[in-house]
Amino acid sequence: MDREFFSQDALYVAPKLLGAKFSVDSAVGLVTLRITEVEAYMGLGTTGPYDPGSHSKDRRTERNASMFSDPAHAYVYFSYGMHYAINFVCSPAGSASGVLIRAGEIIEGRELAQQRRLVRRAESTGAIKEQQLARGPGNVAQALGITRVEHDGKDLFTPPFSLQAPPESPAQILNGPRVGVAGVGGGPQFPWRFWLPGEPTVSAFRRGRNASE
DNA sequence: TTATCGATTCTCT
DNA sequence: GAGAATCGATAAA
Repeated sequence: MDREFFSQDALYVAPKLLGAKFSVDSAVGLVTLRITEVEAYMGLGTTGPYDPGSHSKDRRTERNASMFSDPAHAYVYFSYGMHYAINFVCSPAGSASGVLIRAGEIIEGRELAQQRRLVRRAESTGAIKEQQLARGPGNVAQALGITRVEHDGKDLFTPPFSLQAPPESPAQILNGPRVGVAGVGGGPQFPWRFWLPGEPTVSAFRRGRNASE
């Protein structure tokens, strides 16, 4: 798994990221995530069909600029007024596609991830279950300490990031409609969510608002 | 166990 | 000014 790998489109890259290890270092310590759930988003200049769910479906804007930059970089965006989410940028520079990291298992730096999660839960008592530390895109970013200012546009193979290929290819990969995507982009025409079966860290299936179409 | 709904701020039209 | 690639609490079954 190297820079070259990410010059493919997100649809090709996404399932191959399952089981990969992604680390983020910081002043307070290192957290490593084993990826168990991802989603592919295609965009301008890629080989895929028009993707109505993608931030880069129509044009380059200030927000999605890093999706159009070199592959193997991070695209961090802010969502719903309270969450960050991180994508791995795919496709050659000038074209845009990305893989949203939806969930994973924290295999290093559990305590730090735990602390970061608890900060936001003002009145929560007790620890967060291990399998829930990085379940959902917002929580992944939270556990890894990802922010737009610090990490958007950064190279995935250069500190504070590091990325390792899966030790072995997974026995089975499942796929289905994307979660939380409005309109047809969240429907069965775009079964671009990929996950590892039997992983407790993968979020239970939740229908998108208009996923029934 | 599964579904519904409120919170909260950024980006683009 | 609308709506969003969401989360977590609470309600219902």
